[in-house]
Amino acid sequence: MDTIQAVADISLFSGLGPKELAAVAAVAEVRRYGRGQDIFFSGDPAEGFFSVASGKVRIYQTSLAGKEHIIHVFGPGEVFAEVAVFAGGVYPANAQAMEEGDYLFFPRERFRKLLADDPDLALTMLGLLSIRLRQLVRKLEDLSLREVPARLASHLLLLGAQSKKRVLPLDLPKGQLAAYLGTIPETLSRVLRRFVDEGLISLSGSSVEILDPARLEALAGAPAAAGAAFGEKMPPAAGRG
Amino acid sequence: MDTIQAVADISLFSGLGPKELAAVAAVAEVRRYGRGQDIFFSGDPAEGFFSVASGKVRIYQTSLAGKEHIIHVFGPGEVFAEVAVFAGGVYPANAQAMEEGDYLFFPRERFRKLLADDPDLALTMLGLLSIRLRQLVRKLEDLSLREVPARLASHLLLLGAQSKKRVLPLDLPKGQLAAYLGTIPETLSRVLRRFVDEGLISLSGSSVEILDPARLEALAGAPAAAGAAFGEKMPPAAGRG
DNA sequence: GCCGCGCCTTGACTTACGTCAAGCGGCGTC
DNA sequence: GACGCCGCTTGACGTAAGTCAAGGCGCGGC
Repeated sequence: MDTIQAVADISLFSGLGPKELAAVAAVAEVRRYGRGQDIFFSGDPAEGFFSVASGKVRIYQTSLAGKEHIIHVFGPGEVFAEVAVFAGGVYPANAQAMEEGDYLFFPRERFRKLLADDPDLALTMLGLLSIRLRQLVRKLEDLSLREVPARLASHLLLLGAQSKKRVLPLDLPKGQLAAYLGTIPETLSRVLRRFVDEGLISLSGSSVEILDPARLEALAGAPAAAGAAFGEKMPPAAGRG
Repeated sequence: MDTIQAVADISLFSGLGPKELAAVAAVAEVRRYGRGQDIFFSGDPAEGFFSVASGKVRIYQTSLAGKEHIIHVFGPGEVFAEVAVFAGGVYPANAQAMEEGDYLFFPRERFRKLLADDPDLALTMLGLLSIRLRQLVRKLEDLSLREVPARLASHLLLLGAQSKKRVLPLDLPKGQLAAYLGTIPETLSRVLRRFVDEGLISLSGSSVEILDPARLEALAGAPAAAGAAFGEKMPPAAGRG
């Protein structure tokens, strides 16, 4: 596990020179988490943020009744919980490793010192937080104003837009996808079934094929969702210049 | 309308010296909006951000069917749409003046230049965006995992916590409050009625009195919501040091 | 002081979606 | 290759909350 390389692979830090990368790597701690292992819980003191070197992590909330809602899924090269650096307090959600892998932890105070010395980095972080805000606003709109079929349609179209292939592997197991879309497995299953019956998609295991993009878009009722569950990257230009 | 004074009254800029304040004021444009007047629409190019000098603004989204969801309400001293500065693109929601008043507009490019010269200001903005993110995460949790009575209970408790008085004037007309809680006036009305019938609150016009905080808290099912519809301020320390 | 208009309330009804409970099926284990 | 497990599907049902449609009430205008 080469920490410097791991830090260099983080898109947030893609604008940094070798010296700055080394400084960032110097404050990072490598942590290994197994599949299903908890990284932090809602209510834990927010002592720093993380990045994914390898593996996959989900950020989620639970109701008292035990229902889960996945806010975000992050993969290699992405950072999460970066709000901890600036807001302190406690984490407002849980983080759990979905796959075994290496994760980096950046303690907030030490990272803050780096920021103070690198105004460019601060601007890049502003860009990152801005993107996150946009995504959340979008998710809010989805949850409060659109129904499950519309959300699912958007999500499928987004998967389609991200891939060249006709057959799209779902980025998450269906149960998790349900939680990401703000619903439950039973409902997702039924809606997917309906889409198949109506000839919008075909479904085989955990892969979908979009058969009728036009009708799917009509159903989505919106230009197509921003921010996949997994894999969206920082545009290198954001927050710079 | 003294622009410098208006800028000095913005809590985001409370850490600035006279010289910096003057520089910020120099890029600001004063705009007057009447009650109900639109400031921008979702989809408009995000060319800058705003502050409220006097008046009140709501940030909201609409469904195709015309249903509205209020994300935020801002009053004097607060800024909104600041994401525009760092993310560009288009506004993801609508802004509308709820009261006649003076609003300042800060064009993104000009403001960015100021930021480049003032690393402290960049850190303060990081703090502000972080607070916004926390609020949105909270709202997401509310919408996806909690029911209307729980959300309302949280909101009432929050109002109570913010005021010394026993009788709390609602911060928004009931119809708007419904949209803020992610529901509709009919449902809000019924739930309020139920609270009154069960002796949790008493209601007179647009003022509530909390009669049974303990049961209300149990109903809220959570430690009590962060971020009122209106009036939360930047902690001066956030993002500094 | 009366009228008219918005805002709010109330009631009857509909519906999307969650709950509960079986059963199926693919997959890894031994 | 059979077993057991977990994730998914399916059906029957319950319910929170939205829709539709009348009123009522407070408030400002004249």
